[in-house]
Amino acid sequence: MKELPKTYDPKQVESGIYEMWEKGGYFHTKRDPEKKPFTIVMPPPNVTGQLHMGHAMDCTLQDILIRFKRMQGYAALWLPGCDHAGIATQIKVEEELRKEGLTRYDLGREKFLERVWDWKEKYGDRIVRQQRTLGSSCDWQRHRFTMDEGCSKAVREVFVRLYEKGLIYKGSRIINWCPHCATALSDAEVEYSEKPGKLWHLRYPLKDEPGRYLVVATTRPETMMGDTGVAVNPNDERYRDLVGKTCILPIMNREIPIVADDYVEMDFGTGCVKMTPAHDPNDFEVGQRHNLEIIRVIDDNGRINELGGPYNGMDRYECRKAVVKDLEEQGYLEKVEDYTHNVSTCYRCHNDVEPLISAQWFVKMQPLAKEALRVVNEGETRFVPDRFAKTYTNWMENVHDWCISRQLWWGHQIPAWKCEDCGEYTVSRDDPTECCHCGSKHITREEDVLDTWFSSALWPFETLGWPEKTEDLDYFYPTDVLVTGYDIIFFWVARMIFSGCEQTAMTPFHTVLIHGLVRDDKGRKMSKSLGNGIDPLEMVEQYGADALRMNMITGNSPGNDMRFYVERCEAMRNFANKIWNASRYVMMNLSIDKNELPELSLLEQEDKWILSKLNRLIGEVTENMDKYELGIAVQKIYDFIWDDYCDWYIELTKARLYADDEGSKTVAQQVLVYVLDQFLRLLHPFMPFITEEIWQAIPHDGESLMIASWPVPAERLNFPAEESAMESIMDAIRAVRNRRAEMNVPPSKKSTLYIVTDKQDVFRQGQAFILKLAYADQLVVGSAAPDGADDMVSCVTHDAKMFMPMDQLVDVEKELQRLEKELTKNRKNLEGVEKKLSNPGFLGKAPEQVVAAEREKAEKLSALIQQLEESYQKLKK
RNA sequence: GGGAGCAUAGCUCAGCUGGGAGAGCACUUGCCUUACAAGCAAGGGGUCACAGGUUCGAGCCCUGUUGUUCCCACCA
Repeated sequence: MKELPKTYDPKQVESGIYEMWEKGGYFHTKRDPEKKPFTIVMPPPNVTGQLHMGHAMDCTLQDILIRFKRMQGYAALWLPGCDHAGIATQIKVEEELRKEGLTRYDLGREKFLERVWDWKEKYGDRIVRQQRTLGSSCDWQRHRFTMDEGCSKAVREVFVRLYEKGLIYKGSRIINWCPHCATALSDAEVEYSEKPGKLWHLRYPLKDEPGRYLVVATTRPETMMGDTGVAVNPNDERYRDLVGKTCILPIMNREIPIVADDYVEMDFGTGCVKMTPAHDPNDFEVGQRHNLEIIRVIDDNGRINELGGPYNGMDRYECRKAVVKDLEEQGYLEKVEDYTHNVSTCYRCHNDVEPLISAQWFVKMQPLAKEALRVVNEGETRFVPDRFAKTYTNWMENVHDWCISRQLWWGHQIPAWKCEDCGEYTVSRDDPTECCHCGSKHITREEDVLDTWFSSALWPFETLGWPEKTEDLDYFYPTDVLVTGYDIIFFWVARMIFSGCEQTAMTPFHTVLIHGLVRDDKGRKMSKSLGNGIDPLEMVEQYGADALRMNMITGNSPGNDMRFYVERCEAMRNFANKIWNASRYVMMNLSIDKNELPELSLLEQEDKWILSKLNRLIGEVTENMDKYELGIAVQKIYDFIWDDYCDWYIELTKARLYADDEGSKTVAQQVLVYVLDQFLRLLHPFMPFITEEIWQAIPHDGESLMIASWPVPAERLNFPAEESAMESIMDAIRAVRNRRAEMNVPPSKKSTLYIVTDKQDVFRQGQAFILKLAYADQLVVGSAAPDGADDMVSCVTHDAKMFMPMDQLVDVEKELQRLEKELTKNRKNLEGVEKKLSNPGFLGKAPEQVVAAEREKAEKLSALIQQLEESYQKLKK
């Protein structure tokens, strides 16, 4: 017998177990025509990133599903990968360069990209190593990177297809520009935050009426040099006579028209709005309607350009001060109000976004959104929990065209060549040498790269070989479940769905499992700036990967945020330890070398009880796993192991294992091992390491628990009668313990226990453990109260009444009150149920099963009431 | 402005189709009982936010109110 330590040490076993799995080749998923495929593609973490709690959550959920399906006999593929993460990575490398006193322009594009690839090589493996420590059972052989050859090919194919369909175009639009990152951003990449600001009221003099002026209100005076009009509401009496006239833009002394447009709210500010079409999306639209000139005064770095007159070269914030000062000095500033407004910021660097007009590439969303909405509305793709479908459709219905060009170097360069002669673009699958419109050889490729999400959007199929018709694609696609946080539904999930629909004519996954964010113990987002992040690896180091995984799913439900409590890791480590010790007990007492159940006729009552409970557990766990209710599933396993198996069954077997009856002893051992084996299987997806470690140590068939079969309930192991009989005994034992505690009887003090019941057989069978667990030294089971019952302490359960001779008498009043309360409650219940059962409407409408259930309920209730009544009457005497 | 979530024990949260108010942690008491003190046994503690409604019966369903968090839109 192997000597096992008293406490479980995850560090001792985890890495060895992972190595064993890897050597066994269990991570690699082969296409098997005999098996059904089950596929999950991993949301690719950023290549520069480190594992954080969000990843730990992602990983845990996916690994649980994959391990579950693998054990169920599916060809379960979990395909891992990394994202090149355009801006994020480029910024990191640029930061590194800055330390050397260089910028990316000093190196030039080619050299710079070499540096980024070096970076990728250096840090790309880090997150993979971290995922391994969590126990992720990914198919590492299929690991992909969003800029590897295959993905690049897929990106190019999609770009060309969309371009040829007219769904990609280049146009001058107001876009979100980050002056710090010096690139355009998509709408989804902009964050808004309330910031205190000012509302400046400026006087714009009228051209033809000297001395008269309009007052416009603005939060951004520094854009005034780009003003090309003033707008008022057409219904505004105050300004009706001014529409069509001209006013003078102060400082610039430019004449600008006054126009009427519904966009202007009469109640806000002064009712006059300055129009800056080059620097505000709404102004741009108004400008389009009224043919206003577009004058761009802020450049790509957030500085005022030469069209900004005296402010040329100033930073935009510096310019604001200068403009306000000048206006004030020249008498154009009417007043300044405090004003809190939403400021748009870059989701990467959090600097203020500058809306400006710029030529960018866009994807036309309307035609794509239609199918993407249909598949969700018709349930081809289902969100879990389903409320996120609403979030999704709401966004998709109002989606704007997607700005896909980024002024970066790191990413997929846009495959479009501009002709210097005719100005048209050539877009093709192979690099062109001449313009496809005029044949000119003077063509140059677009500098810009694609939004990082453009390649992520193709992830579910590009990773399986698309656009080639590969066998993998044929077998594993469409994938099954996508697991991710709700924070990237728009960024990613939505784009994968419309891309999948458009390119492969099917939705890329049938289920989207959404989880919440992991917050700190005060409910704040974990972030670097707050310094409140908890490193998952530290938790693994301290409590083990199994404990961390358990922490991610217990006590929280799909889609809801969770707070991270170190204490819960501790509790889960304790649970691991509990299992460890339970198996130690089993192994220490083991004299069999095979895991097989004995003849059912040899089973004793408690054996049947635990097997029957296990049977039900298997059904319930499987059912909840199928519904993605992992938290509920694992809670049931936890309760079964700790409460039923450890606290009761193991205790009950002690009497047999230490007694001389070899037959009964062997049966107990067999059942102990069998149940242990079965719940290790159920628990394996959640706690893969410890379950494998123990499983290897008990008699087993097969190489690894990882590829062992998932349990299924066995009809022959249902013992409802024995189960309920056992519950009666447990009830009785609890009641006795309870009463003894109430009376402060020490465990050392034992006594004769009289049980009065009509289920005498049950209690006679359970004698041994009633004696032990109820601290009795003698047991008398009968149908009538014992002599001298009046002087004994009694307690009542559903099936029995017990008497214990004790020094003190029970508090009869209290007991009667309790019984009375119980009786009225149950009587009321019964009344209700009976009324329902006598209602013809209910009988006519309700399905048969429901009616049957109600009948059963009524029977149970009346039986219970009868028992209570008897106890009550007896006690009253 | 539009939408969604949450409100249950001291703390963090489960509670799936309406009938028992629960878990972990914390707390109290007693136990080193031959797997486990990271444990065992027992215990205290809740008007299930508030107000109505449906029902024999509501934490759960409906309506409204309050508080709170988040997402979307972005009126200068």
